[in-house]
Amino acid sequence: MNHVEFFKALSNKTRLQILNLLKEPEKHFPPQEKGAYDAGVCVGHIQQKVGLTQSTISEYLSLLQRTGLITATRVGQWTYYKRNEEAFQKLAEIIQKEL
Amino acid sequence: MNHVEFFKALSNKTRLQILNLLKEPEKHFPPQEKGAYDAGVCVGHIQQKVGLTQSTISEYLSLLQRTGLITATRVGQWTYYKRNEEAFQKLAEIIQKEL
DNA sequence: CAAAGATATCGATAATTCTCGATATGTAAA
DNA sequence: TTTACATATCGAGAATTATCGATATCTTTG
Repeated sequence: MNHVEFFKALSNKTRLQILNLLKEPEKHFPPQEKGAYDAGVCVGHIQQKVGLTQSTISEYLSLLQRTGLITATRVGQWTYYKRNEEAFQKLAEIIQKEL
Repeated sequence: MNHVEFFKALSNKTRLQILNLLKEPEKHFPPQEKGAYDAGVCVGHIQQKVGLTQSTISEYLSLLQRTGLITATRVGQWTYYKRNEEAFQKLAEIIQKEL
C-alpha cells in the first residue's frame, strides 16, 4: 500500500478517536460476555460512544480496516473490530526510515 | 499541535515527495555554492524537480513548515527548506505511544 | 420463511483540499 | 531607485472528503 493512504486514514479526528478508544476497550465500552475483548468491539458500541451516525462509523471502520490499522471479525450478526498493533509498529518504522 | 494536523500534512503525494527529496539533497538537486546543503534547498529547485506550480510548491512548503516537519531559512532572496529530523522522530513516537 | 436486529452500502450535500494563474512582496544588483 | 528575480499570498474552480438519511444485506430467532 501507498503510504499516503495510511496518513489519509489518520487525517480525521473521529477516526483517531476510534483508534484511541480501541486501545483500551475495557475502559470505554460496556463489558462483553466473558469479559474478553479478544475479537474487539462491535460497531454499535463504537457508534454510541462516538456519537456520529451508524453509517458513518461503519464506513470509517471499514476504511481503517482496509489500511490494515484494525482488523474485523464477524461473529453472528456482529462485526468486532480491534487494533492491529503490528500495523502501528510498521507505520512508526516507515516514518523513521522511509519517509 | 493536534496530531491530525501532522497526518493531514502527510496525506498528499506531492508533499511526501518533497519530504523524500529533501532527505538526500545532493542526490536530487543541482549543487549549491560550496557544495553544502546545510540551510536546505531553495523553493525554485524543489519546484523544478516536482513540476507543479511555484505557488503550489510554496504553499506546500509553508504548510510543512507550520507542522514543524521542515524548517525555513531566508538567505537573500532565497528561502531554503530542510527536513527537521527531530519532528519525524517525535512523530514516530507519537504513533507508537499516543495513537 | 417472516420479523427483528446489526452492519454495510448508496446517493446527496456541505465542507475541505488541490492546484492553478495572477499578483503582491521582499531582496539584490544595475 | 528602477529592474529583475525569488518567494508568498490571493481568489477561483475542480476534486475529494465528511457526514447524513434511506435502504439493502446478513444473521439469528420465532
